Amino acid sequence: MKKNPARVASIRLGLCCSFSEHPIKFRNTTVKANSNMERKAALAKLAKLCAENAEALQAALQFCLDNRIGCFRINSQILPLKTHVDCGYTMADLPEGDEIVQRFRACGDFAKKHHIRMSFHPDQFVVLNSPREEVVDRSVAELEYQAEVAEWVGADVVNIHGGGAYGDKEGALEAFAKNLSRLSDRARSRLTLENDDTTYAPSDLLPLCRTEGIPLVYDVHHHRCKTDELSVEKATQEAMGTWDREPLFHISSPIEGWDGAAPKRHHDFIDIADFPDCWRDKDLTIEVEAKAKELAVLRLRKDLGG
DNA sequence: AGCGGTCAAGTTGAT
DNA sequence: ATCAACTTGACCGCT
Repeated sequence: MKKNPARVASIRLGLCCSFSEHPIKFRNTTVKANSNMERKAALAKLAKLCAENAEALQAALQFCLDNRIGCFRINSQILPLKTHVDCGYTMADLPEGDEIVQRFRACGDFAKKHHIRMSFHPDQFVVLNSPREEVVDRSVAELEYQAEVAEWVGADVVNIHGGGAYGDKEGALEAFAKNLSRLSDRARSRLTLENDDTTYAPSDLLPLCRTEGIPLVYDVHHHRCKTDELSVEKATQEAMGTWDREPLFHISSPIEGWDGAAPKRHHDFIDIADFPDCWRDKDLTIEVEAKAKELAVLRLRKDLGG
């Protein structure tokens, strides 16, 4: 079998959202600035930002290809303010919106050709189990937006956390399961769940993942912050069992070491000692959550022997 | 043209 | 009761 050049052994490393030194930048704007403009001018500006972000994504994928990085996480503001209640828009609202979509589809073609995986990670405001209806509404809208772009570019993962506990974890997870029915197939089929560092450990999520057929994105750093009865090895095995495709996990290292003041916070680089030995011989995508971004990915690959 | 304060959204836990 | 943490750095409005 021909070996995929974007891999070291069986591990595919992933870069998250942005660059430390390499001069690729994604654009964004603010509600305040957008609200101060006439709607037409606001949409023209947003279209420009979206188009530039499509170009930046193409450049990011080229960087990944050139540097044998097998996965890229797309930031949530790739289409700035897309779901905002006042500033939001559809692609049809944007001047030359169709061409912007075509640029993203071209990114997808490139990624497919070169076997580069892509993912999304909607941020903390997406809470599918909130008792507040309007929060769930906005969360669904955000998931649908990111899933739409995911479809254009061929990304197979839109990853979120369990959400709040609200003093009743089991009830909160039931609410999560119930609200899954509000998602389109496009969003539902890409949805994954990740253990977090305060509320939901892997063992909290695994039953839901199995029942609902949601892959578990196992974050070993979060697991070390929010432990359960599972070992890293066991959690790895159980998480792998929830995937019907190549599993995707997260790695990071604590900013000042595990005995430091803030072990939850991320270091610039990955300490190879934090990389589980049991991951080394498996077919996995590992997203590298480290502040030094592409430098951290490249150093980790070197440290792994690539 | 350069500077500094500001930035959509939710929840938790530290102070 | 407030605030940092969640990728922080880019952006904008003011001078």
